[in-house]
Amino acid sequence: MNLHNTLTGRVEALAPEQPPEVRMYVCGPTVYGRAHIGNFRSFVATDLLRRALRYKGWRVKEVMNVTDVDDRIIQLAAKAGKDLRSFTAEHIRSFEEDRATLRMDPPELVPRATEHIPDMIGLVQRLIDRGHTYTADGSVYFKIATFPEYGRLSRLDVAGIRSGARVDTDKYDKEDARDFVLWKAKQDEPEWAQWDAPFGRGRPGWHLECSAMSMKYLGETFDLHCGGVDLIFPHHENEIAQSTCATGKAFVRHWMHVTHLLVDNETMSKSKGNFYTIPDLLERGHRPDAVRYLLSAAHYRKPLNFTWDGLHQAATSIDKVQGFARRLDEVDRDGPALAVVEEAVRMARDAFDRALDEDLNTPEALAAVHELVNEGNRLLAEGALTREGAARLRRQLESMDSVFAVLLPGEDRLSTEEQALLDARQEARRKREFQKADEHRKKLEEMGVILEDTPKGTRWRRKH
RNA sequence: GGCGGCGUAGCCAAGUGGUUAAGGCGGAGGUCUGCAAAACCUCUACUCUCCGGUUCAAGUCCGGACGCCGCCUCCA
Repeated sequence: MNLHNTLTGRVEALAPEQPPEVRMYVCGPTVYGRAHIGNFRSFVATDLLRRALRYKGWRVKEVMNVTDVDDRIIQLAAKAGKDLRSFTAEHIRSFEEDRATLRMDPPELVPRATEHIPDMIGLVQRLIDRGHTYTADGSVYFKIATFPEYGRLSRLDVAGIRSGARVDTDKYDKEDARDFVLWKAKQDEPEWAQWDAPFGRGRPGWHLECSAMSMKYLGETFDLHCGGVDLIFPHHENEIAQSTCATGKAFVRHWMHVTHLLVDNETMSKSKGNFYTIPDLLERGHRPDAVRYLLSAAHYRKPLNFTWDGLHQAATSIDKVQGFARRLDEVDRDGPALAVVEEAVRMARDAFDRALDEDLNTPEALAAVHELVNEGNRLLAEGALTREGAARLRRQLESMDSVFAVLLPGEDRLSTEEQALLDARQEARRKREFQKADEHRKKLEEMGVILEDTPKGTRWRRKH
């Protein structure tokens, strides 16, 4: 599989060091509040990637960290009168809930920063021993001057950082504006946000956890590191610096970064009122699979603009695919599968595979899904499908769905009331009392149930 | 100011040197249907923000303009 590598700026083969295993690390959530759909664009993109890798036959070992200690968390927890653990617990739970709602596979490991303080201390110690640090006001800083490669990932002119638009804070006494803190000396913060270390009581700097936990679980050099574009600088740049300097080895072979989501063509922010969480969308009656589809329907390195219209379009697109899957199950003709079925499957699968192989081109892969659906619908309309042929198409769709996770209809049932209405309508139709039948159908529609009459009976689906 | 990205039909969105510019949504007409819905068929960008250039050939490469977005110390 070819994937864009931020390190080189090119699309290149993702070549795991120990095939067939791909060891990937994803910068996970900072658990101080509910994640928003912008966050989930990144997470869905990395989920699509891990699913695509598995589809290709790789074994994936994914580590996604949970940042459960940082300035905002400490502040908000203290304000809420809670300690770190109980404050973050609820946000971790809501993140897991949203992750499941969006049908993301859980990573193999989800380590928390606060459970890896000793690992982080160890890492700082190694950096101290190797002479990459200095201490000021009790805090330990990474000295960027000791790492000539600094700035390679972000292609930032290191000198430019000094004269940049907002290098404000010298809260701490840094020798160089680019230096970053590894270990923050204790301030007037709650006891539960402090740990003892050989170099003094305090807490880890933000970048440290990702280096410590990724190397602990994936090895000092691993295959793939993913996150939102905003993390390129300084977060990932700093991770590279501290990891490389601590081990003397290359840190990560391949870096993948997901472009930010826009909402109504603007950056999301609470003040603009375009800041949405998954529960926000569900409350407005939107389906989770439509949200996932929308987030999958643009290439991960292109800007994606989230709009209500886009969400509706996504829902309609999904209905077409899911409706096809449902109708496949109704085929009951005997006989062998047609050669055209095999041909349609082969064409769609080839296009699908090519698309995923080329930098995770999910929009093009979805186009291949729709080609399969179109051809299948054509055969369905001609009555040309046998049970065997339908099963073949269904299997292909299932295979594609192992990546997208929205192509097949979910289990659903009518309520007793809905079922009663449906039965009453059927009875009315049998008696050719069409006006009455139409009333029942209208009522059901108002309840969100759409009916489709076919020669073989009436089927129903939920409106979104 | 520095660095990076984007600009393709009414909307969403692929395509990055060479057959008729994918796919989805929407729209128009038709088939089917008690009526619908779904599905199917036909149509819906002589053209890729604009202006130059390179080339036998450019949406695709180069230069410039305009517009939008992101990053430049803790935001996915």
